[in-house]
Amino acid sequence: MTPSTEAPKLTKNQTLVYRALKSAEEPLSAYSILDQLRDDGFRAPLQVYRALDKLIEFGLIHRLESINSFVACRHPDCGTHEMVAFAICESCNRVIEITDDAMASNLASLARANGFSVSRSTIELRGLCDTCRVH
Amino acid sequence: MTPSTEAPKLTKNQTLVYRALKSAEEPLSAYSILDQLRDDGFRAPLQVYRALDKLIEFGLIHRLESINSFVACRHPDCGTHEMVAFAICESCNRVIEITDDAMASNLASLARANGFSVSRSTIELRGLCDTCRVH
DNA sequence: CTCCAATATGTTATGTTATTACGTACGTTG
DNA sequence: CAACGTACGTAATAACATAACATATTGGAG
Repeated sequence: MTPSTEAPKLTKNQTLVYRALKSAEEPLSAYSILDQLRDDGFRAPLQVYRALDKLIEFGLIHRLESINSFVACRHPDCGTHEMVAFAICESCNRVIEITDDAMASNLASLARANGFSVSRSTIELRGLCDTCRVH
Repeated sequence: MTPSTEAPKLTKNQTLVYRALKSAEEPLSAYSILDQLRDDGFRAPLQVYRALDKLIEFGLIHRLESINSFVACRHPDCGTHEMVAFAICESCNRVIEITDDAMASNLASLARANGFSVSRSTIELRGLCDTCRVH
């Protein structure tokens, strides 16, 4: 669960999936990754999902639950933060990663005050990035 | 998008779906609602999804994106808040709705500072409710 | 180096969630 | 009643995800 601090050596499939995500401008679904990797020998969804699981475990990518898609982490130290929020632009689909430790502890406190102990949080914001808002 | 302030009159299907959600202790998936309503004449997913869409529009239920499920709103005035966070217990699956306007504006400001204008937010916390934590 | 165990991979099938497309019924309003 | 909007019924299919099982590869322990 906790991302490893070591730089793990990626396997072939993991490398291919990671590369696809890193070079994408937008989050990709598992099946669109699969389509991209047909020429590299990928045939079945499981090949993608297994690689995705490992990459998440390594902290190299994130899953965006609200859109069933995945992004490469652009925020190399995010493993050191408790909370990551994702701002997903509804126009260009680009994702901004936001971390703020104070916000994280506020949210955890708020939950505590409501009788809940947080172990993991999903925060996904929809709206417009400044670039798209101007246009 | 914005929940209506009027109390809308629900249709037959909407009533059945809403009743199922209100009487459930846990969030329900669309397909488990479908199964529950077979005896009431439901035959196809679309009957459920259409009712769910309307109920969400009316502000009577919420969708939990991280678990592809739906809950009746237990927090009647949540339409007046900008942000609702859901705390989902990983043991009993019950959901606590949390609203906090200060937190909402902090989160919006944080996003603004990161070049993003929020229109809608998904905040779903996983962990344990106090009841389950004690046991 | 060899054997073992752990991990990674390949493949088929299936399960789960959600939407498209098309047609019918029904209530409201002019 | 005619025209319109909304709801409903049904079949098909798309999109997302996992189970189950077999084979291959890798990396120590002895």
